[in-house]
Amino acid sequence: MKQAVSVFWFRRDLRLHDNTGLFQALKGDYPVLPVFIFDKAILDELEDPADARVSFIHQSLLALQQQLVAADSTLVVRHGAVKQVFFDLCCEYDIKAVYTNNDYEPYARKRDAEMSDFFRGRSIEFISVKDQVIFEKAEVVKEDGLPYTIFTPYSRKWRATITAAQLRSLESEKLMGSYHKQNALDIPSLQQIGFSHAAISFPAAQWNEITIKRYKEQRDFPAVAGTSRLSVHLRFGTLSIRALAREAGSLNESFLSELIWRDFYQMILWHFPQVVASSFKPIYDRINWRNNEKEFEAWCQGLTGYPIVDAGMRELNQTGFMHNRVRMIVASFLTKHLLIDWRWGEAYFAKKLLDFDLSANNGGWQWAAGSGCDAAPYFRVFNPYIQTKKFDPELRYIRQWVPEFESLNYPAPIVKHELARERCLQVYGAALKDRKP
DNA sequence: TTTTGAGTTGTTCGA
DNA sequence: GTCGAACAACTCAAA
Repeated sequence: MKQAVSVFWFRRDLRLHDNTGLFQALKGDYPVLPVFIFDKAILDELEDPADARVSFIHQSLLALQQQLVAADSTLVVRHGAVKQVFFDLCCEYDIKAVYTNNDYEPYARKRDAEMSDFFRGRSIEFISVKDQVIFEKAEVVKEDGLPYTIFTPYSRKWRATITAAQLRSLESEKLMGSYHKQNALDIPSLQQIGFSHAAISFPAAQWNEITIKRYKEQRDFPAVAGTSRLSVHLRFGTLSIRALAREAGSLNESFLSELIWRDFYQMILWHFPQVVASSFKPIYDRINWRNNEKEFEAWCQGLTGYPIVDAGMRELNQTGFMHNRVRMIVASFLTKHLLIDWRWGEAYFAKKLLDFDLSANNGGWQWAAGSGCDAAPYFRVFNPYIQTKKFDPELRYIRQWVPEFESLNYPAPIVKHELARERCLQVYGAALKDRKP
């Protein structure tokens, strides 16, 4: 006879501690069977067999498995199409309910809507709850109930709304006995799902208190370890956003602001999913991008002849990470100096960034291109030399990633700054003049 | 309804 | 060398 269970479906919340959906499942009426699915629909889109994100997930699953074995349970890991996997699970278990945490990306919303129908057809309860953000959807909105599109008033309202109770930690450890008892199952190897190990080391899911306290002063210097390096853990949920906001956010206002930006862009993506393909401000889709493929390739490879730009791109290519200040510089350079469509840059970051998150990546690129909500004005063209002088004055970051920058082997600038700036202002100006009333 | 103040991260120019 | 204004208007949010 099949055993009655509740499934907890892990997605981008790969932890047992302070996991809202898991906590609710454990408090429910049936033993909880933890499940993770390597979704073929997502994996098939990845080009690199050594994609570091898959390695990161795999490593996190092994850690989860260990913790679950300590609770006399296991982690069921499958590889396939989501609906097929649940179809199979229904043959193996008497599934009474499926719990999961909300995912706000367009693909996930569509998938979950389809799965909701599938579960309803089988009289399986489907419970999806908020976990990966602090405030979602319509929780922080204007007086008239409409979503904010400007960060500053949004953040004011966010801060006015937050209470300690909302950040309280859910102690799922106390519910260890509520897991479905089962002998440990094997997790498929990376090779079995068509991938190989990435030669990248991952940052720890722990922050340095001193770094957070000095965040405001040190965050802009790429040669300094002045940022938290926690983005990948927020991306895959190996760290609780509530715990981070409660403990680290209280140490530094500007660090908390960054977490509010995260909620902000997730909220924007929820309300305005068209930003995935289009400019938030439609008139910016009139820009006559040059889209020179050779120049794009030089930018990707870190061969533009601008050391700070090339350093950033090489850091990205070699580590799957780029310092935030440098992300802005390379994005400004691609869109404004080279006049290449922000979507090209966004797609490249999506391929390379270990911490890639659709909402933040799209928001950041549209900000840099000037097309986004609350974006930089288009005449704000970063000068790579001034940025270097301000934020890498001893050239330590540049030397680390572009050691040959002073040698004859280093390429000449792909375009002269002054010329590129003039060209940018002219092209943007042409696109934006004669605005419709 | 109307009005007012403001808007992540910058650069350049001229006094 | 330093400082303030201009860059370009527009739209948002709130009073």
